[in-house]
Amino acid sequence: MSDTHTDVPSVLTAPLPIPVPLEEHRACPVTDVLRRAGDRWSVLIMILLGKRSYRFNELHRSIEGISQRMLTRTLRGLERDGLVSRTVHPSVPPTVEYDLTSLGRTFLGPLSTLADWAVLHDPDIAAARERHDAHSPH
Amino acid sequence: MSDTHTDVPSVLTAPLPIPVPLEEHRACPVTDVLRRAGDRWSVLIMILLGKRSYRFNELHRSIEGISQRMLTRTLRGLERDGLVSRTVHPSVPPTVEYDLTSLGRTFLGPLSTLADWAVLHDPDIAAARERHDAHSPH
DNA sequence: CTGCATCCTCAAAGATACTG
DNA sequence: CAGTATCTTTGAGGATGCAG
Repeated sequence: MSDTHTDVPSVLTAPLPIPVPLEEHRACPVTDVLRRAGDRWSVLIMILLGKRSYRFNELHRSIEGISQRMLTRTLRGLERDGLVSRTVHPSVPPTVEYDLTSLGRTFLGPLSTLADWAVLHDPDIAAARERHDAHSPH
Repeated sequence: MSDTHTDVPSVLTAPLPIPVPLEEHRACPVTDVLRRAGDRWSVLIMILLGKRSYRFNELHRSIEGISQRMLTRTLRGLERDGLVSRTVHPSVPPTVEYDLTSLGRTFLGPLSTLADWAVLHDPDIAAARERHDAHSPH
């Protein structure tokens, strides 16, 4: 009923210097996080690790279509950003356990908000695309 | 105080078929939205259009470093997804007005949630990166 | 003023094979 | 088991020129 005027105080509503300077959006924390979440595997991996911890090959088997290389690279990226922890158990053969860090777990909330929006409005987006593609000369 | 157990019912907490099938994440609405928001210009443009409507060259002047090509492409993408509207005023020379659609405005909420998280935890991420890069053999 | 067409560069992503 | 190394492909993004 009252969604004609959503007044959410946020960094997004803060005033911006116009023109927006290059450095303002070249190294923007928001874009930074969105680019990580926007890659092909990070979110899926974080969803799995949100349920329990996984070993490397266990993740590999759990995600159809991911290559070893991309799994490694994505895990390294998430680990570098402090979202995922990597624990080596010195056994023979070695086993490596991946988990969400506490920082990683705090990310699941905002991510859920966005994910729910995406699923809820997916039909709208699909419809808009069909309309647009129908009118475009292709 | 009570953030040790965040129980948010969401699509992210729903059970997943393991292994996650290819089609499940190849055309996933969530990834889809994240990839759009994760590109270099979409969010910035939506933030500007969230404040008021803009004409093409006005946007071009307002965002330092964006090329005409990328501005056009990004606007087309947002328009195709139904997030931004494009209105041509048949004057001489023609002026084109860009606005957020109502769908686009509903997106600002979830986006803000994520943006606020990003800004809040930016120091944590930066610290994690420094730690990681220091220990990595480069 | 508002674009589209063309050409170019570069990094992300994928395929495949090999290793401690 | 848990990766690394190498090669190839794809697409995002940028520079420039032309057009309605």
